[in-house]
Amino acid sequence: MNQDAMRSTMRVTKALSDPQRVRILMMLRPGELCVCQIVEVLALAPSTVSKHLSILSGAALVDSRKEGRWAYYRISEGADGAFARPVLKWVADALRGDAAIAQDNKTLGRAVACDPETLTRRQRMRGK
Amino acid sequence: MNQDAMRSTMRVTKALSDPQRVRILMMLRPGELCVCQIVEVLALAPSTVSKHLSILSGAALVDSRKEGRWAYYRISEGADGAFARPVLKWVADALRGDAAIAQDNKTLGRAVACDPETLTRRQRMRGK
DNA sequence: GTTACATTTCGCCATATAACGAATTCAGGC
DNA sequence: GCCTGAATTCGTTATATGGCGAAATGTAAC
Repeated sequence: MNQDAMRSTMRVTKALSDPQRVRILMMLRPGELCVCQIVEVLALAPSTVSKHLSILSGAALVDSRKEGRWAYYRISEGADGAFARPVLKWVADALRGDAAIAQDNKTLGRAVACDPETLTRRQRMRGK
Repeated sequence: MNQDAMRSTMRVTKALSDPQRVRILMMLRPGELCVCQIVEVLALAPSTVSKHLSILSGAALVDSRKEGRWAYYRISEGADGAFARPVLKWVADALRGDAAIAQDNKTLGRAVACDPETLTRRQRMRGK
């Protein structure tokens, strides 16, 4: 008998039960993103975005790597992501053509047009 | 642009983000159940179970019919249930072999062995 | 109509969760 | 070593959610 099937399943469904986290996952579908780019699109405090990412990570929905001061997140690949992949695909299908997601993609397009260096500089300018 | 794709998607993921509601869905897979039978397995107050069922219903995950004093719930079929069916299948697969779900099935077996009439009588006895 | 009773709705309480800002961590440039 | 700065962790606050019991609803039996 599998003792923690329920636990790992609920970690995934709880992770998917927040719209901001779903927006993050949809943003990551084309490829990895720097935290500052996600912050730019969601327009939330970095600490809040970081928390969301740690929840997604705890559900094995995303994976991350550090490069200097920057942290990059991506959809979990291979065996790690295998468990949740079907439900992630379902979410993506369900949100195809969604207006809010389309808007996020546009905002994201502008955010990735420059490197993290200049993006974070602009964010600092605005904040102060 | 689909205006409420996000809304209906989130209704489903939020509905699936509670373990009691997931247990209910797993119980309903073989066929419809009376509310009192679900109450018996979950061991929660009827009002609580009713609330969970209304959330599942709002997400179009379940459908219901009334027969006399009794209400029967079942997994949504046909077009109603089509939207969420893939994710429901994912949950069922993920929980295959789960110990808690297996226990629920055993309890459910005893609960459906008698008709709702005698089951609710027993519940009244215990409660008072 | 009146009673009995399965279910639902309502009001309330305890806990969980999402948000923020402040403090901390850690890598790179001086 | 000492800043600078991206990200995370921590502490706090507001709201959302799950639970219960009491009251309301609606149906069957009398």
